[in-house]
Amino acid sequence: MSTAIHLLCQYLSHRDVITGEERDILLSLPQRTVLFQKGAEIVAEGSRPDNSCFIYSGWTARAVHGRNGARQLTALHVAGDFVDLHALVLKQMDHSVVALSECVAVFIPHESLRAITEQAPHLTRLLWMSTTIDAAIQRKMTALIGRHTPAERLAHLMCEVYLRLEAIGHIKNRTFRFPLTQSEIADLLGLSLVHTNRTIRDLRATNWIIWEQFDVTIPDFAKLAKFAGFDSNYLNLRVESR
Amino acid sequence: MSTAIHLLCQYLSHRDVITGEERDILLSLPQRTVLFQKGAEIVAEGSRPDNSCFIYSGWTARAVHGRNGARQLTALHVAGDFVDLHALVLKQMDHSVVALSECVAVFIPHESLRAITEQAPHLTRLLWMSTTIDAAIQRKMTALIGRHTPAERLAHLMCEVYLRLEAIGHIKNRTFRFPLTQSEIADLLGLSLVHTNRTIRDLRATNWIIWEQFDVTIPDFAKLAKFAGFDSNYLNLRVESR
DNA sequence: CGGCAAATTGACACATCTCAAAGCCTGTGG
DNA sequence: CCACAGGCTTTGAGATGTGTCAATTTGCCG
Repeated sequence: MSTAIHLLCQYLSHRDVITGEERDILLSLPQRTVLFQKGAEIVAEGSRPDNSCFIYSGWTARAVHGRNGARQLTALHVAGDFVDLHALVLKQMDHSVVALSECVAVFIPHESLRAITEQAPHLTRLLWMSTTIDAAIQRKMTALIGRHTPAERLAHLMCEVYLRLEAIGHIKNRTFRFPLTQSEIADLLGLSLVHTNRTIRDLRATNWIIWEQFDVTIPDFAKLAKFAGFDSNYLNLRVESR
Repeated sequence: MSTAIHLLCQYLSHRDVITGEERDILLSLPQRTVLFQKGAEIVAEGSRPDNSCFIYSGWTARAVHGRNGARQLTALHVAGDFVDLHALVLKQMDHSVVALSECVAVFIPHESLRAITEQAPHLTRLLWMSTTIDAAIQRKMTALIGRHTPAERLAHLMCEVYLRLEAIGHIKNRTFRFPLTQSEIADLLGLSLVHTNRTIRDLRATNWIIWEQFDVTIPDFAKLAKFAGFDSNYLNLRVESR
């Protein structure tokens, strides 16, 4: 019944062929499933985890806190993302992971992951890849916040989320559920709450995007992507030999 | 005479113990050394490298270009940094790497690096670590640009550069050479050239930092670090079992 | 129905960008 | 040795973007 692990397999399968043997290794991984309430801290900044977790359901983000109480969400994660896999080699967390909605996380002991690095080189490279894809997304985030207008940042984010959700089958009828508050979106885009609100209003007015409550529809992805300057390359949603 | 590889060993040795055997593996790696002029493109966006390179000397940065001609430098790299190691598992470059000064890069075939992943698990984890440290620095960059004042960004950058250079013995008498133009610093910090100039002027006025031409002195690191909110944790400059 | 969090709007202050010009270094050629 | 060109730095002034503060509205849940 480890359907949880299947999500991980799905993530990897979108990027490379995984063998039956590799699938078996993943399926036999010891796992501990934990439910978190919205707002809960899944992994604490400064901690030294001996597990890494991937998201089974719900929304999470990496959070860094400034001195003035401001916080920056440096990355957004959805089901199937191996959120703090880097802790396997980094040891200490330099940021926290928080639940933006009720969510289920699956914890895998580092011991078992290290065993994979000892015995399954190709699978190791795929796990490595998963952390470098996160890094690529992070790079994009840096460039967005540094050199793009608020509207472009937001539009770009929505394009990215759309494709990432599509990969896990969470898009129905060009529509997805996006349960973040505007305050959280502000922390993600490096904007103030008020300006985020106005940016959303403006983006709505363009009709590139329909956004009612927590349901977002992108009627014409190409149009929104063009406006946002979005190129999906960096998501590495392509099967390659890695 | 592969002193180049010793730089790489040094980078890793700052983070974990590497065995003689591992050192031998690294020393026996085939390598191609290339000299680049200031401004040259070392790795092109969109390319599919079959080599990855680390910097032997000089300064490089990852660059992303916007439509309007604006560019964002998403990361800065110094001697010993394995700049595009992630291409081993990511295949296609989502950004370019450019030379900010004359510099020497050492290219290692992916074939050989993949062999390491097949035969040397611990070394593999260390290479993996190198990419995740880059990611940690990238996260910090995102938070800086998103939620910190220009002066804090600049001060933080100088603290980071100081420690990274110290690790490779490039700090003499609390002083280091920092040959970036203000225009490049602007692209790195997500600021305009003019505002960067004023920010540098303000930071100079504090005397936390002495900056003449391309020589920077930090007389009291703790003071500057306090101002910048700098915590070196994320650089992972600590020997651990990984 | 009341209470609370989130969304929305207005007004204003201030940070940052853009445009434009001047000054300063460095290397080069006469 | 000087003059000049070109890139980089510095400064000013004004336009614009974005943040802050404060109040109102909306929607949800008990």
